[in-house]
Amino acid sequence: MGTTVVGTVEDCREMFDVSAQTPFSSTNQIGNPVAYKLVRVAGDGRLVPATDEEILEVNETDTHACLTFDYLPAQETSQVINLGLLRSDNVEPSTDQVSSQSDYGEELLQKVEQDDRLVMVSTPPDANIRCCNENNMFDEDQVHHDHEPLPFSSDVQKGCDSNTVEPCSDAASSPKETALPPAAGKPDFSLVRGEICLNNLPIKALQETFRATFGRETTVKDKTWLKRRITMGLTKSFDVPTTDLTIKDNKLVGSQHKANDVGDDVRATSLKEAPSSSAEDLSGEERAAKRVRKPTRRYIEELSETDEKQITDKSVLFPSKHQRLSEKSEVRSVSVSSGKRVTVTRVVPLGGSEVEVPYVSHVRRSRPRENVMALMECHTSCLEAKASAVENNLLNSEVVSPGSVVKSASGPIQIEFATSHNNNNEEVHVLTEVDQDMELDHVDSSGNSSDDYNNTSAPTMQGGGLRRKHHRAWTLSEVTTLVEGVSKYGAGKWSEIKKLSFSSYSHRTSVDLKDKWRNLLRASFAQNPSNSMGSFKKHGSMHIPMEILLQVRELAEKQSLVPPNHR
DNA sequence: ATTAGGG
DNA sequence: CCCTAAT
Repeated sequence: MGTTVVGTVEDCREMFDVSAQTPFSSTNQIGNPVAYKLVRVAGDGRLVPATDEEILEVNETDTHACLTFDYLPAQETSQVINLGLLRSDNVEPSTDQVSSQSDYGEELLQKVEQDDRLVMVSTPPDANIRCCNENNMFDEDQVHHDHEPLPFSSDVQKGCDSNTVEPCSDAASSPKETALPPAAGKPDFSLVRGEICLNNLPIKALQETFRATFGRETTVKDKTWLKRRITMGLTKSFDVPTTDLTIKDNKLVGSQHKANDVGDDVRATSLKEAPSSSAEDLSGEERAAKRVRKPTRRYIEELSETDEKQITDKSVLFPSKHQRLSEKSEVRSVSVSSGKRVTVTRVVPLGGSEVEVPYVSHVRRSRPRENVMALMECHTSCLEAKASAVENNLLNSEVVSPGSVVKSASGPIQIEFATSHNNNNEEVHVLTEVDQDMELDHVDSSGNSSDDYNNTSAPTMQGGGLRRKHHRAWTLSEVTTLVEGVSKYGAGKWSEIKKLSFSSYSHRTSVDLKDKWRNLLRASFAQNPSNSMGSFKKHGSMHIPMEILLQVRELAEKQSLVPPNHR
């Protein structure tokens, strides 16, 4: 079933080359951890995120990295290709690289639809991926800068300078439009130079500036935050006032605060304030800030799922690789410091919400979601994260003490392929911020042909119980499908129904089906649903058409009366 | 691995 | 929706 490949690579480029031809045969020697992103290339040439089966595993050993591809060819075939290869430098985990890679992957994913076959996409050797190494640290675009606009530490820069990763595979080329914003392309650093007064700029302009400053796009719409980030980036200071943001020559002007040296804990705090920010944004910079932060971080459930942790012992590797990794946990990047002190940092797709867990092994409940696209899920998680700014704040303050059991490891997060329909804020980056409701409606209306991925995150996790990781409203099409399924296979045959009728709905487990059916049943037998309910029931959930309810009732009666006695 | 139920 | 017990 699954093909597992374990290999080590010598160099990024080499890796690419190798993967291009013999993806799985790579058994080179390398001391660098590499992260692969699995995708499959659909028949139409588009890329689809790897499914659970198509798992990517990054394994590390003391001296070298082992890549483990564990995927199941599923129904079709396949070759798996790596979308992005991340290599981390000795010292610092290059977040930059990571994020860009991620972005790239995301984009590709965005354009994808359904699966066809797995293919391993290799990145052209000369792709802009900088495989860390002293010399080519800067790109032409960036070279002319006297000063580093980036808050990154120099070694980080050296270590990995990632920019745009252009897909070379045909698959990559196919996408109708480059949903990818020109972000990665060539940032207009001109903006960075000279004096900048951020105070009265519109959000859009701020985002532009952000891009110019950090070389990548941001989805954050919060003015204050943007200003702050930009300022921090330009001044290399983390102690930035929220007002008076005028920057000249990378110095903060007119503010009471002087640009302090890279603070320590301050940064963490400020960064976390990102509004509905995407972890993504944080990720880059946060990591850039390079620092061994304390276990302080916002813990998002998604994260917990995608467990990542910091290990300070070379001998310590990835304990339970298979499980977690197989799940949604996408290892976007793994970095290992070569020297004595080995720090493994996993960058979670969450976009930068890089979380370091002292040591909490999340016992992931094994809930097999046979769905597709683990990547997408990540994406979604991002969305969710954004969706709840408040939540984030809360989370920020929350500290997970080692040993404490985080009871959140559960639901996988799903994502919806959102075709960015908005040039404004919506981007196709890792942290695409999308109006979920809109998105949903959109998708739903389009029909059930494609998955309706609704995902709504409204966990109220202050009360103490962070429940309900995600709640996706059932769409009408799903309901009808369910009813159909029940009529065909009978209530209780959920796995069957799941398999046969819900193949297109990647989420919705058999349990979900069962639950939904139960609810439908209740609804169908409730008297006069429309009347009594309407008055005080939150109109949150859709009103199920009477017709369907009647159908449900019929089926229920029919089935209850005729147990499979004779057969 | 699936189901049924409770929460 | 999540979790668990029982199959």
